[in-house]
Amino acid sequence: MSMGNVRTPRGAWIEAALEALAAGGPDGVRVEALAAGLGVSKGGFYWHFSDRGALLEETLDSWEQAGTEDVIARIDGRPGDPRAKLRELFELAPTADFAVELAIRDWSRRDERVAARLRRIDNRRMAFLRSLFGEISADAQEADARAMLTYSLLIGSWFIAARDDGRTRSEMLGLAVDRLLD
Amino acid sequence: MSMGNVRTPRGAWIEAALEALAAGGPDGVRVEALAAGLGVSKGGFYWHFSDRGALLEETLDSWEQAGTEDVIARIDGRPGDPRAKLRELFELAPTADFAVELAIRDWSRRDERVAARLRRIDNRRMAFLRSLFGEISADAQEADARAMLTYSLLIGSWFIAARDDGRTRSEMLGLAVDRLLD
Amino acid sequence: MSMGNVRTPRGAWIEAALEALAAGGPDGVRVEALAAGLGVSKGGFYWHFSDRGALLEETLDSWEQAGTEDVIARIDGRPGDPRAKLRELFELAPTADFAVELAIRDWSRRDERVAARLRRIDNRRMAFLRSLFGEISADAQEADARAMLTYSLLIGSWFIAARDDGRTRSEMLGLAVDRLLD
Amino acid sequence: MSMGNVRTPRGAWIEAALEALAAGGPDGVRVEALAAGLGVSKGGFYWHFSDRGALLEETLDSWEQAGTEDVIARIDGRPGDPRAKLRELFELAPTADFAVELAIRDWSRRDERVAARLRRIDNRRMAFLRSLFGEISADAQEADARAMLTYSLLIGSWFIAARDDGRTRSEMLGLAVDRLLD
DNA sequence: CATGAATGAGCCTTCATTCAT
DNA sequence: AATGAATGAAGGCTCATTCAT
Repeated sequence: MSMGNVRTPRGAWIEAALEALAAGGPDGVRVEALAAGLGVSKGGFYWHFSDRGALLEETLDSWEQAGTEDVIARIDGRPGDPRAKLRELFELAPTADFAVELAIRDWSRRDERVAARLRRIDNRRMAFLRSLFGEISADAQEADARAMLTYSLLIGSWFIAARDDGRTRSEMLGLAVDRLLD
Repeated sequence: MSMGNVRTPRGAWIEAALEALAAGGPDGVRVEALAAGLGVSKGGFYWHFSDRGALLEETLDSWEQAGTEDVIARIDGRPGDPRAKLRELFELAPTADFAVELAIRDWSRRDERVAARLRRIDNRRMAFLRSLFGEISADAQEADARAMLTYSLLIGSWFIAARDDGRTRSEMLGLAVDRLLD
Repeated sequence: MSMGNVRTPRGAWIEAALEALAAGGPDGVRVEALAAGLGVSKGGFYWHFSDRGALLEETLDSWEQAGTEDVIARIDGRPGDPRAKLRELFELAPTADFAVELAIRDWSRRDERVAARLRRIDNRRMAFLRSLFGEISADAQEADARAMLTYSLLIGSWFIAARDDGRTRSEMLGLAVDRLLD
Repeated sequence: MSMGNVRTPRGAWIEAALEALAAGGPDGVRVEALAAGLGVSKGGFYWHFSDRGALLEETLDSWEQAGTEDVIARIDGRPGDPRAKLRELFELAPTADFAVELAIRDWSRRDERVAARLRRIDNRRMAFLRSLFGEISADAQEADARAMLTYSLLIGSWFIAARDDGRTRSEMLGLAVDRLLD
């Protein structure tokens, strides 16, 4: 008996859309190109989705679902004290998912509906970070601040291109962690 | 004495392109739309620029020129100790320029030539930050690390959308500065 | 049994292109105009051809295929001695194909790729003429010369506009044949 | 004192138009390109000509004037019997003028006004040829026929591309002359 | 005389979308 | 469930033409 994990055609379109989104932003998600990539005619797209907007919407749904829990699930699942968990956070390798996130973050500046999704995700991730820092610091305001710094740093470090001095991003971040966790 | 600016000058196209870039990314820079915005016919565009690519290129040139020195000039010009200057850095209000920067930063993930420009800019800004921290900290490696943290934070904070908890971005950053400048 | 031709087929575009080529040269082959002529929207063109250049290329292919054998097939198929065949050659009525040929011949002066095609065709036709004259004249050099004269005359006579003296082109050519076939 | 043979600006435009016509046909005569070639702004064109059509018209005038007498003047001026003159005719080297003629000949298929000019020229040239052959042959009809053959051959030989058999065009034509002049 | 600038029509090409099969 | 074919709205670019200076 076949299990249900065969990629549904619908799912295949969404996966392809995520890749296209990472590579070219929302404008890069072109029905024609995705169809070519899937070896399918573009007309067939409309059997699965009412229009391009619907695909984008579902792609965001899919990403939000997966992306909301990623930081949390990857870190919180395993045992360890809050400091160890935070350290792990900064050692997470860049994943394909991250390119999607950057694309969506840029997109959100132009599209309020996307911005709203991002706020939801940011809030959940921040809540997680706050809870970790809350275990370290008794002062709530202090925990809040550290959480935001940590998050900004995580996001921002991906946008910085100046790495030609030989020092790697993770080395830099290592020092940041020391500072943040005093 | 020259009047200048009699007709729609080159510069007006570039300004419009910068706005369009901020609002819609490189794909948002459409000759037709810019012309409409300037109250000019699109055909006239080609008097000033050989093609759309040339406009984009010059727009980047213009931004690079202005953007390279902006952080530095705004801060370094006035008197003050390095700590004061760094504090000011974090208090800079969000400007239209910043939206351009975010758009270009996203664009750079897809276009190596843009990425190269951004590296140039990042390197110059980082050098400035390093010099400020060098005045504070004797340890060069320590100064390097702080510079990168500061820069990541500056960039990253703009990408974080989670501000619906009532606490403002600048309050958060204030705490970061305290920490960075201890 | 296949019906074919349900929608506007590839071949229809090529036929239309041949007509446009005959009437207006390569510059006269405009996607928009062809579409209008076919009662079709111009966008549909790009389903069949990657671009205008591809249509032109295929149009030339199609013409080369048909045109290479036309003189030969029309003449050589039927029985008769070489003199009779050569006489027929000069009596061929002006066809639409001829207008295409003239247009392509002019085009070839500007486009080396077209010139190369024309050389292929000219060579094949010349070989046919040489073989006919070879049956008449034992001297190979003499046969060569007559073949070239004949071909130049066939082509050249189409370019001469001076026929307002009442004498028709074919009457003139009749005398030429007598001379060439002595 | 300066003589009047300084090229007038008007004349310069016409010369440039002739070159463009030879190289690209009537569509190749673009005001913009000519202006660039002359190192002049295209706006200035309209001081000399009411529009592009006027330039084309004057260019044809200029060519007709010069071209009408070319064959005749080059040949008839020098002494010699008709046979010698006819032989010379076939030895005329290809000139730049010839490219113009071919372009105009092609153009005439699309434009009746151009065709009318060409007929005028063809008739005058034919009259000259007829007069030469009239000196050779007493039979007027025979002279007519030979004149037309000669002219067709002269024109046609320029359109034939098949010269890769090592035998040159002029060698071929030499044989033709022998035949025509028996 | 001529230039700098602009207009507008025309053409090519892309792409989301539709639809009959 | 999908394809082949077509539509139509953009959008980029070229070029003849115009016009103020």
